[in-house]
Amino acid sequence: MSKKYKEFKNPNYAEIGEEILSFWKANGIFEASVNQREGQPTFTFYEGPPSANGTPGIHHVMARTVKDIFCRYKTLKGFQVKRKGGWDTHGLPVELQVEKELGITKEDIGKKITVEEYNQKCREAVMKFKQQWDDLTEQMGYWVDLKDPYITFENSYVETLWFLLKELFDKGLLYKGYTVQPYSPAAGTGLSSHELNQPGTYKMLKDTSIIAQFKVKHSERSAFLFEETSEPVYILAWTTTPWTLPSNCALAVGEKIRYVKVKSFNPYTFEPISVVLAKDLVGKYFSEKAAELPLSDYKAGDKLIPWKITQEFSGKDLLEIRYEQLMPYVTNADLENNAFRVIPGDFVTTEDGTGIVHTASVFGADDFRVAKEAGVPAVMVLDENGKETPLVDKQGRFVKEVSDFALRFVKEEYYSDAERNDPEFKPTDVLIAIKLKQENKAFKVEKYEHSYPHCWRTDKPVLYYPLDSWFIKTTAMKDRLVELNKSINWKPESTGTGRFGNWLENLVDWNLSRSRFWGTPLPIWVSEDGEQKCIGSLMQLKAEIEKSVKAGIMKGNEVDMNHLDLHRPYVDRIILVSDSGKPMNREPDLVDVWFDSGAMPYAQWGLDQEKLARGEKNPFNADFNGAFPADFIAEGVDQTRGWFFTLHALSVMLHDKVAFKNVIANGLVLDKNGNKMSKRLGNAIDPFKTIREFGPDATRWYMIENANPWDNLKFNLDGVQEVQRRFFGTLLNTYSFFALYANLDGFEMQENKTIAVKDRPELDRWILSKLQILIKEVDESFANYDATRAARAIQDFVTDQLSNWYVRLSRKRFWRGNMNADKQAAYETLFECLSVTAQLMSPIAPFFGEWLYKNLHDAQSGQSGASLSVHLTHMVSARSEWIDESLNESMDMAQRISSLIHSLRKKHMIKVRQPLSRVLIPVLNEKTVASIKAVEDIILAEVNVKAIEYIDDTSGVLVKKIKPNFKKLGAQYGPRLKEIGAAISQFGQEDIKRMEKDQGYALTIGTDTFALTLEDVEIMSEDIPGWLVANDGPLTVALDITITDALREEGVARDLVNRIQNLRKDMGLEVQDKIKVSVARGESLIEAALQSNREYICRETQALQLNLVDSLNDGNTIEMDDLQVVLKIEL
RNA sequence: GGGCUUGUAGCUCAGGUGGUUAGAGCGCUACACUGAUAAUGUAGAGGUCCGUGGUUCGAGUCCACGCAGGCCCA
Repeated sequence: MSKKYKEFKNPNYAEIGEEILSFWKANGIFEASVNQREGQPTFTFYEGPPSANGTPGIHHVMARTVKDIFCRYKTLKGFQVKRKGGWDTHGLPVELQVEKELGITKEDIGKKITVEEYNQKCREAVMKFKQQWDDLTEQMGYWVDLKDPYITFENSYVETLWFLLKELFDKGLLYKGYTVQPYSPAAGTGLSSHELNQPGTYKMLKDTSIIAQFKVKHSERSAFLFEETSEPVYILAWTTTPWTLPSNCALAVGEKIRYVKVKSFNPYTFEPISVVLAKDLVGKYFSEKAAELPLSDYKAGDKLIPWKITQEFSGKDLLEIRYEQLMPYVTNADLENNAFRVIPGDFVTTEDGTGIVHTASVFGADDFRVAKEAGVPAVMVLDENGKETPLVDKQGRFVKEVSDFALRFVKEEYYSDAERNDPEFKPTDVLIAIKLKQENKAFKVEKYEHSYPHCWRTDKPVLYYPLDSWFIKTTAMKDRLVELNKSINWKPESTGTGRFGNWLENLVDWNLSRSRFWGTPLPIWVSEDGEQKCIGSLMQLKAEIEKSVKAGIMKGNEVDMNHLDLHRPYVDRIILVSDSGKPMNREPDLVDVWFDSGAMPYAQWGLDQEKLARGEKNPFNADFNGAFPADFIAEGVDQTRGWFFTLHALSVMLHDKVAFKNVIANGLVLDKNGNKMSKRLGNAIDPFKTIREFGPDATRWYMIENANPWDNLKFNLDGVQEVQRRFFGTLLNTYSFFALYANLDGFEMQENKTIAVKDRPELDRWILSKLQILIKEVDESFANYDATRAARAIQDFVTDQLSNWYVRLSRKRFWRGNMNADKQAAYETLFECLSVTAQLMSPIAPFFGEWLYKNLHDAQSGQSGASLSVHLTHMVSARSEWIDESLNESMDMAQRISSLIHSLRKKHMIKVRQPLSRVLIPVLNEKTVASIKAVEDIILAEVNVKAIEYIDDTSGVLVKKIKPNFKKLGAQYGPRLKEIGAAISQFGQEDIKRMEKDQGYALTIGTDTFALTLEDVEIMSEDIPGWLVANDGPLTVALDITITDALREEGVARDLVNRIQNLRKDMGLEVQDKIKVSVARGESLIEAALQSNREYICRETQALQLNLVDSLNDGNTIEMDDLQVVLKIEL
């Protein structure tokens, strides 16, 4: 005896989730899904480590669903898919959180709290929400190994990072340079962008602004500016930081901006000049009133200075023009050769200034970038150690080489209030302005008020200043990075070619330095005169410490050699000895946290000390082999320049390989209105609540089905609900239907004793054919990392084909009579469909898929060969021999014809229960007839009609329609198509007939004749005169709505059946209960209907007796349209 | 300002290589069905396919320029 299929009255999806979860746990299904594939080909997945110092949000469910789907799919396909989890633990967010908790600022570190204590706090804080993350992982069904995760702060992880850094160092890919960063001379420290974004740092400041005149040198390039010009030509550039003018090294112009040369006079020296500036800005500096004044009338000191535009050109024409250094305090051969020229600047606008930007590469971030791109050297001097330094020192004063202003602070705010209040005091900017005016180098000087960043510590203005930084020379490997990226399969493709590809093309070196406390320390020690040592392992560090102790530099008790923590402050206490015997201190910076995560393919395994000692090339623990590179990774698109880049960069630089072969960059999860979710705005969706309410499957399914993962998702709980109702509800109903009747009939699926598919009815063969097509499509979609297409295909199959067509039309087969071949075929077919659906959906909806699979297979006795879990199965492959294209076409036709007939019934207000005698279907070829005949029974049953009659051409009653085949005609006749199309549309029935008879038509338009063939047009039947017809493309259907007495009686009988069934249901009878029906005499039509359809009524209602009686006292009165009847049902 | 991306019905989305009546689901309205019933069927209303130009016999689809939203960067 078979076991029962579980039946459910009100299933709760969240409970299904919990039930399956405990099943997985109890049986170790996840572990088994990995272990059972031991020895099979591996599929490598890298988990991008989340940071557990914040709570997980709904977007994490999205990202992790994507990851989970493909790991589960590949497992189904027979691969072994290990998924090592990980935690990202270093970085600024952790520091900020700790500072907030302790109520301290960075300033306090080392004062109120030691670095040691601070870092200890960070270590604790970073795992603060680990439990929530673990809960989410479990509840959403994300399978990842959290028992043995990699943790980026662990010594073995950091040690591996050091090893990799040393590799880069040894390859010459790690170097010290500088970047231009916000710097506070008053505080003597650089400021992070985070610090700069603190409220209140930007304040209005009144600065002296100068438009300086840069004198153009004569050359071939500049010759055009001197045609018909004898006076000197100057380029005008504006600055609000005059103190940077001695450091000017280039002028930047917009290549597309229009510029003009204006002939006029200097307002301070009154000398005749010609100046170059953006055309749009001429009005700003030259008075409209003076435009008409003749230049020759000008006298020194005139208020109105005449001017005249003498030339116009684009920025491109100005490029490479050289000019005389404006304030030549410092120069050298390199500068003379490569600086003081016009370069392109993408940031140049004509909003203010002159449309030409003064560039001092060491004092501006944009300046630094464009100067570097154009190969312009910086204006620097050598300090006492022979090191290059800028013209402003770290205190914010000019160096002695800037003789006129030596040791003057560049910003007046750096002077004390007392000094500034001295009536004789003049800010440096003003002194510079005076000097330039005198030298005929200033065109305009004025006060300018603008927003300027201030140091939050000292409240003094910041400078943009070159600060030491360590870099990875990614530019050296740019070509390989670009080249190897082309072999990565990006989803979506555009992120790979566009966002990522373009970024690689415009790569700059990777700035590795971070001035922080909690992170991976830079393992580089430097002596005062620049000797460097990079440490690549704990082993090496210990050896170096011993050396240092021996040399008497370290005492040996500074650090605990047995438990050497590689974080600050411990590593800072280590002072090594250089080859020449000098003490070396560690470079104080930490490395960018992105290095941590980008190195996870190696660092997650840690170093194998023996391999390391032997000097092996990849001395990582053994698991590294076979787990590099990754087959698949997935993260948010915001990781493009983050994790995706660091993974790629390190892999290419260290191994000349890609780090991952396939990648999905998913989009953002927004709220339902398309706004970013944020806790502050209160529009964030709680993932736990969502899962509790709708279950994990509906949540996952919705996210995948609704839009491609790489598009932004407008997350709407109504949508989740819809998915739950429409898809899961329908699937559940279908299963419930199956379980109900299978249990009644004691059906058991016996895989080896099934009815051959070829012997099953059309409907079964059709749905199985559809199922095979579904398998193919789903498999292909998953293989192409397109889960959305897979989900939509499964959903369409379940709701449209399986439920709304197959089950609906098959219902009678299940509920009538005893077990027979047809019934068994129906059960077997539906079982197969449900079972396969369970498997196909399981990567996306792992709980429900499991639940469905188990419900189906748990009822099988013993030897079924079914797995304990759907996640341990191998994915079915499509059986092409079950695919029947012509049957698919037939059924498609059946669905369309049925729909047309329903529509006609509706128009004539004839309900489906009323049988009709026939439909007419015009057919123009035999193939269509055969196609419809194959599914004739299905159509007739569905629409309650007795017969289909096929009207072919020979009847002569068909009215036809002709349509030009635009595609074919367009290709052939091009411009004449319009006329030809119009002419064809004018064809009458005679023309169509003639064309069919002659297999063509000679169409004459004007004097031209076109030989049309039958392929140039589409001919279809449109109407049968005298009938009411409905059309759907080439299909036409006419319905005979004559209702004979017999049909009327049958209709009444059906109504009666329906009412009796309702009564049965109201009485709470079971499906299989037999009844006795008594009907009171009354309407003659009902009596007649009863007599002529007695057998039918009994069969349908499970009635053993059906009696007409004279009167019923305790019967039920029933209305059927305009008829009334009294009847009674007894057991 | 730059790179990428999105824009089709009230909402969420489909619409290979251009082909003349632009589709689906939800929602809305009406009707039907009632042993899958917190289902289901049929019909209806609802579109300047973001705009403007261009290529073409023909553009939702291709090109250019804009507009609006999003992400990343500066």
